[in-house]
Amino acid sequence: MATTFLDREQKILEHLKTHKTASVQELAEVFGVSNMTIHRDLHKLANSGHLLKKHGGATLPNPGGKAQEETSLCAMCGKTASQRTIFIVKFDNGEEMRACCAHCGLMMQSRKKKVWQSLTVDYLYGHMISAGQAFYLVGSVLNICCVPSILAFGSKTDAEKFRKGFGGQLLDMEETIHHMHRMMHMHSDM
Amino acid sequence: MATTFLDREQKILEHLKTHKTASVQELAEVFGVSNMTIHRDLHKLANSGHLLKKHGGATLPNPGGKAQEETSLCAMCGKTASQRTIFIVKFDNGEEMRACCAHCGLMMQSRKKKVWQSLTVDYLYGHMISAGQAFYLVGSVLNICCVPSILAFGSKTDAEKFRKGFGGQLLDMEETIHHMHRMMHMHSDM
DNA sequence: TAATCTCTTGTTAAAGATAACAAAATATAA
DNA sequence: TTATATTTTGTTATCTTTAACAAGAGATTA
Repeated sequence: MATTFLDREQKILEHLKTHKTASVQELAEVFGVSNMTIHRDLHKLANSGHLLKKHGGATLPNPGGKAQEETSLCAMCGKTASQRTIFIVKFDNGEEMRACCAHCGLMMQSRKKKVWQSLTVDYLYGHMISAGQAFYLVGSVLNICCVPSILAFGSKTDAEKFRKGFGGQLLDMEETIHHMHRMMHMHSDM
Repeated sequence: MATTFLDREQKILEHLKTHKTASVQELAEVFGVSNMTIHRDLHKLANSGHLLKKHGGATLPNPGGKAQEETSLCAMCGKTASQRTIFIVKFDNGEEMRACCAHCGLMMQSRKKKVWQSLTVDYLYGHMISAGQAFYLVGSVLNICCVPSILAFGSKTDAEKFRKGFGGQLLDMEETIHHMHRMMHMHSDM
């Protein structure tokens, strides 16, 4: 019963698309699980913005255009995650966490085990890039978010050019994580 | 007892501004009313968007301020102006025009006479900077919007660092406008 | 003035939500 | 394989929310 959760999660959303609303009781009966399990599902789905939890059940978000809160908070340090540097980690079980920048994002990722995919933003172009294939400029003099500064680039060539001016080391993801762990052992703060 | 309600409503919001969060129980004790009355108050206030109802209490909505993405179109070339490179020109008569980047923005500005102020975005930090005091990197290899590429920086030092990697000429606003006019006379396209 | 109406508030009972703990299922390591 | 973690689910007790009804305070009207 390893993947029941993802299935049920998907099916709850599908159920909502057709029924527009669903009660906890109803969903529990449909899926043959306890109310508590449905509660937990809805809590996760509501947290990731896929639905709105109401008393007794859930609905789809933004039917009429309520002010969508697009700003997310860093799960590591708590400050608002800028769209310029956001780092998104998606886990095997469908959960998702967001960090303010690669600094917090890579820390977050290195603690958890079952990462499915992680994304971040190319600092030059603003595109989303796969975090595993990105190049990280660590310790440059451009401190835009957390310190030590870690900037992400999709192209190694561009990153090299950036480095010429702002210094720092150009590392891939694994090296960056190792580098951060070394730093943590030298000092004892985050 | 006609206006008791409005008073309490106001005071609940004030209470939230200082305390950031408040439980139903707590508010009921503070105002000397039943929990049910507080529930009804919060329901109204939540409905009108003044606060967010949580299980057991309430919080203020959008503490950080919603990052509303106001998409505007470039008055010069017509494409959508990214928040990363937007160039805003404000005229004496209170009118305002927006351009996709410094390339279009400076062109726009040099045609019009009665410019009061113009703003653009520091490419590195995303801050708004006064366009007249900014430094422009013209003709670098980083083509992010229009060509020739013109990137804006608030700090000359940072701009120099950027130039080390990506090339181009570093000019102030007037020089940049002159440079563009020379280019226009050599070729005949925009 | 009394009679009535409307609005706010309180009480109660039932349903829902949450936290804490225990059990079952699964994954990981030895 | 067995043994040990980790994850998922269920159970229980407690707190919260809601709806329905009743009581009280002003306001309105005859």
